[in-house]
Amino acid sequence: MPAASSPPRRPRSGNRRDEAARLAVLHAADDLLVEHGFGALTVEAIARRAGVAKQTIYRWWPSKVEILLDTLIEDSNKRLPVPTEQPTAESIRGYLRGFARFLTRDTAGKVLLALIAEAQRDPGTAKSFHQRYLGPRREQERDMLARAIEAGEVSPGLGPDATMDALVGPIVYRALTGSSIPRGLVDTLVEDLLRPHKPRHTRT
Amino acid sequence: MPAASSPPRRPRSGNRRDEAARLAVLHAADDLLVEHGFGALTVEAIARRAGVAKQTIYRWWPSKVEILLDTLIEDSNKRLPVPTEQPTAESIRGYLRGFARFLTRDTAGKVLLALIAEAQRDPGTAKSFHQRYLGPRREQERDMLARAIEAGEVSPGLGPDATMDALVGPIVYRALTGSSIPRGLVDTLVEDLLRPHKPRHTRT
Amino acid sequence: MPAASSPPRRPRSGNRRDEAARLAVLHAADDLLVEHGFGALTVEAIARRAGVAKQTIYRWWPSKVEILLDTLIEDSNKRLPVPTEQPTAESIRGYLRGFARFLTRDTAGKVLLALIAEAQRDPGTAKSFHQRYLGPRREQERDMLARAIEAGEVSPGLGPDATMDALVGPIVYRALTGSSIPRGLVDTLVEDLLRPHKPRHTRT
Amino acid sequence: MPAASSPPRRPRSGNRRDEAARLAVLHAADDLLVEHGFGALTVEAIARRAGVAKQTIYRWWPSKVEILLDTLIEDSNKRLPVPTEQPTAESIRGYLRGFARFLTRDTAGKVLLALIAEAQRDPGTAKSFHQRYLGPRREQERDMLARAIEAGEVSPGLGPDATMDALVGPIVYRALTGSSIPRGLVDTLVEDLLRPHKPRHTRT
DNA sequence: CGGTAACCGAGACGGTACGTCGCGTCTTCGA
DNA sequence: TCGAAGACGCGACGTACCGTCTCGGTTACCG
Repeated sequence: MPAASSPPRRPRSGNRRDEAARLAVLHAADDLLVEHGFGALTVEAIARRAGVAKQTIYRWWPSKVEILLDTLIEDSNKRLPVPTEQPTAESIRGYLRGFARFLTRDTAGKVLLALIAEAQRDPGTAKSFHQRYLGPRREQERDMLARAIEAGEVSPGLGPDATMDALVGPIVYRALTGSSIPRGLVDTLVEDLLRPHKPRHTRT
Repeated sequence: MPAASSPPRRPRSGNRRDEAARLAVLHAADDLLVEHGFGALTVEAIARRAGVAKQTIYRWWPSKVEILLDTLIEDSNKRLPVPTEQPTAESIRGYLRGFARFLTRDTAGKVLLALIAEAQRDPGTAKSFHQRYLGPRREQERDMLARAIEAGEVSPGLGPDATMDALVGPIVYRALTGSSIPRGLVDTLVEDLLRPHKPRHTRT
Repeated sequence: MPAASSPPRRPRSGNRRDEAARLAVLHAADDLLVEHGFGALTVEAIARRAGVAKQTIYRWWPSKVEILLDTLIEDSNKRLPVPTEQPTAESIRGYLRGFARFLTRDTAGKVLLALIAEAQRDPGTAKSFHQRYLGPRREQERDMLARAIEAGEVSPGLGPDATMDALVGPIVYRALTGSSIPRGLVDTLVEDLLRPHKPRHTRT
Repeated sequence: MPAASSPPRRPRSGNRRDEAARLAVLHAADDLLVEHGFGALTVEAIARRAGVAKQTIYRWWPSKVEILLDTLIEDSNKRLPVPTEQPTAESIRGYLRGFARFLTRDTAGKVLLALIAEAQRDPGTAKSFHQRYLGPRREQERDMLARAIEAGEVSPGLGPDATMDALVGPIVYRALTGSSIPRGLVDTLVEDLLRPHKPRHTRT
């Protein structure tokens, strides 16, 4: 009786894109980044870990950066949504605290930091990162801020982009330099930058 | 006087370290970073450009990161000294404006950004970067801030480190994301974060 | 039919070992050895000459010695077969003359000399050289000798291995020391060592 | 009074060649060859082992081959002199047995094998090896043989060079291929090649 | 008897080759 | 038509020795 035991391989996809392979790649990339750092994140390692051929990766993603962008976009929409209800000073503070937590605790936060870093090395990465992540998200943040101002909840002394950068910058910077982000930092930023009591010089 | 000019080979070093080679390496690294980005910054390219053997680089620097750190430390001490005279709110603003200019205009600024990025990929880089650059510089900045507070020049709502990060973070963040740094941003940061008029909750 | 001729790149191998690359490496190694000597036979030079990546060489051969062994085995089976028909004193003399010609005229002879030499430098080479070349060939030679003795064609005063070494040794030694190999040498060796007319002391 | 102990360094030579250094180099080369094989015999290793600067080696020897030649010439004159008394068949057999022992047991034998090998890689080595070692020694051997013939002690069927090669070749060949050299081999070679009883065809 | 010439140890230097790793492209084969 | 597998050309990695070159210090000879 021949047909003893064939290796228990998962059913291959055939004609259509293999969703299991796609997820395996995304998770493998994520895991490797967290476990061994960006330096060890090679396409070959991802393929090995995901049990997938290198070509399968190159077929669907132009570079490993795009893999990370996929996971980052998915995760940060899911776990760090920009408040869309009528925003208050309080909800903005909440968003920033969430952002701080995201950067320091969530694995997706590492991905964001890695992409900021990678954007410094390669112009292509920078462009893609802006178009697919930073730009859209900033759009939403700008909207949040604009509506809060309109409602009289906050009155920043700077234009919307500069204000967001002034709020987000310190948080990102501490994450990049490996420092923790104390609660008081976020509170004070919000307090000082969103509720000033005297007129300002310029707007940017 | 028989033979006028012998072949103009530069005198080799002999037993001692060759200062000309050291400088050639530092400049080559700098130039390549600015011209082609960190991605193209290979040890072999540096050696080629500097007209130096690869081994000469490895003899003196454990990695290309240390080369960049050498140039960064030298350049930023020279071109962006932390104010040591009795500091005023004004001199702090000047320092931050200088920092913004350094990051966006000076080639050494690119080096700083590249090192921040590289520190995300490799823990060893991160450690060295902190010990040799971030730590010492922060020390000086803390001192500057402390003396300004003591003199009643400024009264930040946060502890010294958090305050510095709140000031520096936005500038770095905009540089990392490729934005320009408007004058008003620095002014407003100084105004809002260093001269608050009411008591704060926490200090960090 | 729009575009006539696309760039004439040779079709790459895909999944299977590239036979063209294998041959290119073997020939390149052979050519370089003959043209510039073993000293100039570096893996990089072979790769360059063969138009092949270094890694392709290391993928299939553990060292350049194994490349040479491959060519040597192939060539000496082809151009210097050990007589397998019922051997006579005459055919043995013919084999030895062929061997002398092989060593001095054939490029593969240079390979053999180079491998004998290299075996002195590195024990690994020595082992491989014995197992893959010297051993099997000696096996055949022993067989040839045994059957000639059995047939009463020759009656050497030594055991088979020692006899073969006594015949082959002078030829190899002259090749190693760069002397020519006169016809009379081979004849006399055969005459004196294979047809002695009185009893001998020992056998080895 | 403190003046503890200055390092007990051996007195340096000053103006004249340092005999101690010369010997240290020769012995270091010999030892390294025997211990780790020719492959590990680098000039740097010799210098290290001999406690000598590299330049001191290059000042006195054009290459490491010449170092080995120095030791080989000295040792083989001392431990394997060519018989100069009126030679007999017996004394020639003794010389060949001594040669076999020299090749397999004496460290200088390894040096000889290494030089034969190295001569295959580099023409310069070959030339030097012939001029300084093989040539002179063969001269003496030829002389030994000629006088033995003249005295009617032996009557080889070949010319002097070919005869010597026929005697020495098998011994060298077995040493090169890592075989032992049985007593019977030497005896039979002498018997068959030096005392033939019928006329020969050619002389070389 | 002081100057100088040749030595020696040490070790930096410009090179070449080593054997390894990952890149992104390619081809084969099976589902 | 896709996916697993994996060979391929390429180029950088960090290391080992090569042979050349000062350097600073030590005699021994010579003027």
